[in-house]
Amino acid sequence: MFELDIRSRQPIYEQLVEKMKELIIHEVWKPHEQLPSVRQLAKEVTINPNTIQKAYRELEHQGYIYSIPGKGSFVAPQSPSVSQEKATMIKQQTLKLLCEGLYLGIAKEELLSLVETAEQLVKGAKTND
Amino acid sequence: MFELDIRSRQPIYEQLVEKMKELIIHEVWKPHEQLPSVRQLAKEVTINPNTIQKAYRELEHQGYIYSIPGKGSFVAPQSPSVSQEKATMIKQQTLKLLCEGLYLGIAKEELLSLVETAEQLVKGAKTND
DNA sequence: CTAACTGTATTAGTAATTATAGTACACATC
DNA sequence: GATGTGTACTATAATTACTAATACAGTTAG
Repeated sequence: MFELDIRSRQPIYEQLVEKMKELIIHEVWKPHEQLPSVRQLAKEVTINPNTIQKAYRELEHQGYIYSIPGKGSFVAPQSPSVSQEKATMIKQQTLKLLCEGLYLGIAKEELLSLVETAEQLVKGAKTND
Repeated sequence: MFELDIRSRQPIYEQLVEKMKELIIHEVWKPHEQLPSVRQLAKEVTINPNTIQKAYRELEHQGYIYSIPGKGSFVAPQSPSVSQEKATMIKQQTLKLLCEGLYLGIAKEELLSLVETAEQLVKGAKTND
């Protein structure tokens, strides 16, 4: 299910967080969909359940999933309150990257078109219901 | 010259890299301008010279400065060859962030305006010659 | 050449992180 | 009650990251 690089300097749990976030953002995993259990996923990728749980804990902390003891972990719907904080962070980081890109000589138009691409990627997923 | 947070979980050298990159990107430091020496800067911020050098090494690796043993370290001019690789990386990262932003509910128009803001920040610096 | 400055390399020690293992607890479902 | 779920806790080994101290080599000015 996931391709993990054990010998990467990037921790396994971080790789998991990134890949799962993408699946959620692009709505491959829909809101309220149940994720594999920590033990089941640990078996599949043959790593320790604690590592999975660390990834889930991080995803829950970032607001991308929610967990119910005894039941399982599920994709979180978008809650505007949490999103606003994150949105501010995202905008700050994006602005920084955009400045760097412009400095490196990327055309303004190219950066504008990135927004269009992103929109299609995200919206495209949503229309595939 | 720099405000560093010693007790931050973000390493000192990373803080240095970020702040210096911003100075270069916004052209507070111009191409071929000499940077403070590792020892001099180490004295100013009262940290180990090696930490400064690690930051400089990273900046050089990223193509933002160049160093000449015995002479000093200087702001690198933009070399299209190196920039192209970095541009690709920047675009990938930006696209990722944009998708995340859209998913969180940030309006497309708001993201587009970020590009304008970035342009003014970078161009604004350049016109201040 | 000497002295004082530059960047650089090596080594070492400490601290932080990471992944694993084992155990235990509480809740849900059948 | 048995099983599967998330969660918590401790412990430990291994690795990595970070900083520091020292030494080396090139440049420049006197």
